[in-house]
Amino acid sequence: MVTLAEVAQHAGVSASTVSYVLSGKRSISANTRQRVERSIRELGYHPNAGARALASSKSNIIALMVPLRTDMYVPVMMEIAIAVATSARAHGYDVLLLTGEEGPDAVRRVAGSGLADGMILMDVELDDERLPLLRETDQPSVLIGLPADTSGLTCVDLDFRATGALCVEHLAKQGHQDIAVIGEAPAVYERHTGFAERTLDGLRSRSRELGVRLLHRPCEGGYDAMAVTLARILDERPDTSGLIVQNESAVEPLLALLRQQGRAVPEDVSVVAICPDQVAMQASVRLTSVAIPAQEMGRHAVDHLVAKLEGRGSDQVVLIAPELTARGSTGPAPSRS
Amino acid sequence: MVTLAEVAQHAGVSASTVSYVLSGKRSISANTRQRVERSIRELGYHPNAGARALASSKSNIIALMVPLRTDMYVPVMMEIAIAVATSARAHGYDVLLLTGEEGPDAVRRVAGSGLADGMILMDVELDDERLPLLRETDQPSVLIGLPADTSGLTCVDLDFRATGALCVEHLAKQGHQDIAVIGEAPAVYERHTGFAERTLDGLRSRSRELGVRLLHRPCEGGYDAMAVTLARILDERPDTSGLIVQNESAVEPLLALLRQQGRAVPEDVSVVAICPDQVAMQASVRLTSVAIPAQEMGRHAVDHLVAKLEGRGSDQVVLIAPELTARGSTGPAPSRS
DNA sequence: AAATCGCATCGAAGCGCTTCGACAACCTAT
DNA sequence: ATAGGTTGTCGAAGCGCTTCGATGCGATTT
Repeated sequence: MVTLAEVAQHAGVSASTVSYVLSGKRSISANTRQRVERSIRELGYHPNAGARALASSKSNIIALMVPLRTDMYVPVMMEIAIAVATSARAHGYDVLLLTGEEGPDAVRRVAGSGLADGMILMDVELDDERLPLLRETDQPSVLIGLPADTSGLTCVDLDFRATGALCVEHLAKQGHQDIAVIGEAPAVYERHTGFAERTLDGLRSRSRELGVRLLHRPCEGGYDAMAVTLARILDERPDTSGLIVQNESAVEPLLALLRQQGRAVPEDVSVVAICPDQVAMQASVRLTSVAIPAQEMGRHAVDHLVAKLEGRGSDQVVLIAPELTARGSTGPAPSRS
Repeated sequence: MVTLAEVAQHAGVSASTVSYVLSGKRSISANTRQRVERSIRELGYHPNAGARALASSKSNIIALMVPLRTDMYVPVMMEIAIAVATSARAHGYDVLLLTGEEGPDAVRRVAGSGLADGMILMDVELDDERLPLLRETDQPSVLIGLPADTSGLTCVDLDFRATGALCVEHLAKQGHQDIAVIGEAPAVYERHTGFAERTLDGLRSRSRELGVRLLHRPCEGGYDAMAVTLARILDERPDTSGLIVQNESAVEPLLALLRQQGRAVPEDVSVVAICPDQVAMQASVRLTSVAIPAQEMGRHAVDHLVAKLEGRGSDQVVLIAPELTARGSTGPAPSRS
């Protein structure tokens, strides 16, 4: 393994000079710089990460904590994770993958050992047990998701409240008066996951404002659960003409059921989904949808974390504005018979 | 930040003693050990990762290289990644997440900088460009997936050849004579991804042995592509009574189409899927399937890598035996009219 | 011509840990 | 009682890098 000292010797300069060439923290004559760079190339030198971390007390690593349970929103998580890894590299950072398994201990371990310079937490719950630790260790961090108390924290998330409002608006504008929301699994609401509640909030308040009737029903994924849920909705509100789905694994079952019951989309029923674009486009009907901007969230999280690490940037809540893409699944409400 | 020296002072011993308590590499009297452990707890000491890495030239980090493109098999990748992270922790290792983006350079960088002690590569192609580097840097590594030349490499994968054979057997045993395979997107075959070809190989040779007719058609995911593919299959082989699907995003569209065309599963058509159990169980019909044992693959990969890192373990190819779980989607072939 | 400045470079002191050799203190066996 | 072995602990030497202060040296100012 090639060391700094060997590069220095090869280039006929001192070790510190090589270091300064690498970091650019002091000016180096063009001549010397080139000689050093040439030696680095010829010897195939790579700075030793451990030594660097020790001497500079910076690891150039960002920890990413993903939820352990893989039952929810998996492709989105993956997309965020990859976006984080990619943007981190662009800033010269590597990403350490932590699972939720260790829980709060992971925060302590990473902060205490200097393994990472900062961390990004995904799937933050309203009252997350990792937050107190985060605050007291003053470990630079960014949350993806919104806890109840955001004071002293930097958070990135889709503006789910606006997302809910946007969905209702879109349907109301087309004359739909009875709208049903097919939501996440009941467990998601019981866990008080922020995004689900905020979406609901946006849905409700906007429909109140627009004078539209709104029915919300949680739904487990899968065909059977969807069948039950849909039946109940149509039983309770037979005039329902607009459906809003916020549950990836309910989308395809829903479409299959509607097809089976002879309800045409969008002629009889309009459907708006809150899901990744890929799901909306690959469904059996091109779905009008509000995308979950996974990439953007990952990128924002990294940008803000890096800003903090460099001393710029401050605590703030970044809500990404939702965008609704109209595809084939929504149209004017059918005239009441 | 608490250091070893501070712990030593607090416990009234030398730094090296504390180090030996931590590593267990020399015997320490019970008395001393307890005093040191108490000091560690009281001061909240965490060893500094960088210093440790520098002194021991081991980082206790495993690099995991996931494919950049997220278009394929995403939940499986995620599950593997999480299994890797979890089992790595159980062995005292952390996981560094690398995306395929950097390509072979990532191998060089990680190996050269001592950032990680070893690496796990996912989504290995038959003739992967990272392999030559891996061989020449003698970086301990484990591949998930099988390249064309496995010499000098340790690989973990599902035995896709046996998987293909198993699917055919299951259908043939129930009297199906005409079987169609709905495969991955054409691009997957063009890229010569090993698993797709090996599955096909197993499917073909076993159906030859059993005297069963087999038709293979690649298929993009989604409803429309599936519709076209299915139509072609039934046009070419109207007697097809068994379908084998190896494409997650074709599963639900296929079921929807069959339902729509009035073909009952399994009375008219039997369907076997090669997919994660979750997909098979959440589909609109409980699917007979061969699972992709993501967790097991991740765990195996880590176990073998750790064995290598500890000097045990050698180069070998580990093929995980497939298991077919019969659910509701397969039954006896309908009698020919 | 002397004093001042900025630039390019060097040497040395650590960063916090592991690990090796040394050395007391204590046990056995002779 | 003495040589030899254990066992438990310590001191010191690095691991490869960053960074601070010092230094030499031309260029600029007075």
